[in-house]
Amino acid sequence: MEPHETHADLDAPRALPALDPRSILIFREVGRTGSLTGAAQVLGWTQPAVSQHVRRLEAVAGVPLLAREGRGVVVTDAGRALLRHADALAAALHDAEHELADHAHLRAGRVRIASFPSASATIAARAVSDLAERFPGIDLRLEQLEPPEALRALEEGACDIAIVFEYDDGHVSVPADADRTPLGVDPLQIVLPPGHPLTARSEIRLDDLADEQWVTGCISCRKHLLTSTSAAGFTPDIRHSTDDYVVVQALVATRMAVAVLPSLALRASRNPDVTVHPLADHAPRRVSAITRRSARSVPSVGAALAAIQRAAQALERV
Amino acid sequence: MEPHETHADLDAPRALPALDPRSILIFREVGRTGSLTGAAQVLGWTQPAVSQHVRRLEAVAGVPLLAREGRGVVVTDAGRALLRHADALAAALHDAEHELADHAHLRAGRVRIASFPSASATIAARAVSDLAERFPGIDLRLEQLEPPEALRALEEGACDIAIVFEYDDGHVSVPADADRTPLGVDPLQIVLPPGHPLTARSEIRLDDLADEQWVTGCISCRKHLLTSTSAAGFTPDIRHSTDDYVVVQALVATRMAVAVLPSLALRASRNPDVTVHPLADHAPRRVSAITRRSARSVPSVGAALAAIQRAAQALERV
DNA sequence: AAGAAACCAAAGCAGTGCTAATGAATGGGG
DNA sequence: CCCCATTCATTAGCACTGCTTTGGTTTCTT
Repeated sequence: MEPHETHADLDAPRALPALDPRSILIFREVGRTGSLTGAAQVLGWTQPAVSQHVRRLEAVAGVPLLAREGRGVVVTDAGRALLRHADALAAALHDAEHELADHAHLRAGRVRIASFPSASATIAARAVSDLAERFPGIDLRLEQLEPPEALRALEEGACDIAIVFEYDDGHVSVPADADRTPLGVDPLQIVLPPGHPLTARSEIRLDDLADEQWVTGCISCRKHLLTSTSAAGFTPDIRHSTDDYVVVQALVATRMAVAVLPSLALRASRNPDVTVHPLADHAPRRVSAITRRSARSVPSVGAALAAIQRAAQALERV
Repeated sequence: MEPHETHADLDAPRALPALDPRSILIFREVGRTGSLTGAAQVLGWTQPAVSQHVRRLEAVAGVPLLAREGRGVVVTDAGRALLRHADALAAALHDAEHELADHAHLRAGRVRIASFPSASATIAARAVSDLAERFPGIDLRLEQLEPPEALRALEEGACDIAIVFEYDDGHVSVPADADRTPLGVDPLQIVLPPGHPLTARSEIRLDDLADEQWVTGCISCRKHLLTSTSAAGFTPDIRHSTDDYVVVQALVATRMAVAVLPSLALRASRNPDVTVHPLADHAPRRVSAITRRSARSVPSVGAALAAIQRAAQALERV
């Protein structure tokens, strides 16, 4: 039952090579120093230890690698052949060590961040530029996705960190093996056209806007607005809808509507022709970064998460 | 005392790589099969054994190589980087094993034979062609050297097998760590011109030729002739001297001299115009192959030695 | 001739590295 | 929808690898 050579037979018992790679590396030092004793000194071992390694190699290979010449040894033809491959082996090992060290010390790695729009323009943008400056070797990728899509990407392994928001009412379904890192709260603001009567008020409540025409933002913001206004006892007259917070502000600035926008969106871009007022009696949305639990120990992902936290804190302080 | 970087500092303690090559090869199987259990099956081990290897690698590298994803594992970026180097490592190891196997199974190797002229044309020529046919991969090199030079070459490591002769009187100085393989005896023959009065005799003794003119062969043959004739009670009238046995026979054929030649020389080339007669009362020279003791276990050298023995026996039988 | 240097041989022992057994978490199937 | 099969982690235990120690042989040097 000879399996086809074409598809690698995974179930075939594939023993490790008979030649112990460690012994080969030890023999390499013998070749370099020209003696067993020399190799032993270089390796910090005793001479018999090295001798045994070479003996084992020779037993497996079935060829003498060293010719014992009275005092001292000389490498045989077969030994020289082995030494050539030993160099390739040592090089591969050396390269592997360095590449892994690069990952460990943040000189290499990849972090894929998925973030909703207003966080992309604020938290993520800051974090990414911070990281790029500190660790130029890391391959940073930012993708703009609304929370549900970001979490799906996380689940599928298409991204490493998902920056999401959630209102108190609608919970985001976080994957089972994921960790949540709170990044802070994002209060909602009422956005009014310049000269709107309510701009003089010190405090504005939602039901003060029951008779206005509205423009709403993204789907979940719209859903949240409907929930909130329903609780406040009215149904908003939604005339316009867009997930682009620049467009929302433009519509308000031209007196076509009023709107509710998260602070982050206003941080990202603020139309000078609108006025902004805190929305009293209204729970803010919570912003957090979601990672797979196993990804947190990846140095580059950990560093990115820390940078995101720093960026969020810096934004909250202002 | 910081040694220059130009010549590798041999005395610096150069520890083995922290990454165990064996573990890397095991991790390679994890990458191939996609699971620890799969790799364990392939390796004929239990799953915890593989798990421990990966854990040790991760501890040394400081980076997770596998992301534990519920049931099963996924290779991380760093793990993929390691897998690339693991392939190079496995390739080097594979190549090394094959090249050593080639040496062990006589598909590769090198044998340098030094031989005196008449043996080169007979024993060595047969042995070399025999070996070349049986083991085409072996690199065979034949050099023509008189016994002292051949032994010096052996001592200097410039050849692997020295085919030499020696007379009973003059002993060849064999190196201390060398083995002698007797190849047989090479009787001396008297070479006479056609029609020479002694050709009718059934037995010819050396002193029958006391009044002849002589041509002698190589230096040690000449020395041996002088010793022998001195014992026989005369000094030969040496008119010509050459180490070329073809020339010796040509001089005899043209009736310029008589000569004594070893049988091997006559085997190598026989001038039809001379007659050959056994030299009674005269010890033959002994032919043997000398090798360094350590070289005998080298497969290619061993095979060459055996081929030389076979060739010598075949020549003796005729 | 004697000492130094290098390797080999054998014995002893500690630590590596495997197995066995068990537990936990996940995902698929009836 | 629950249960079972699958996969990995963890721990304990143990055999054997692999290094050291000691002593001996050979060879080269002074």
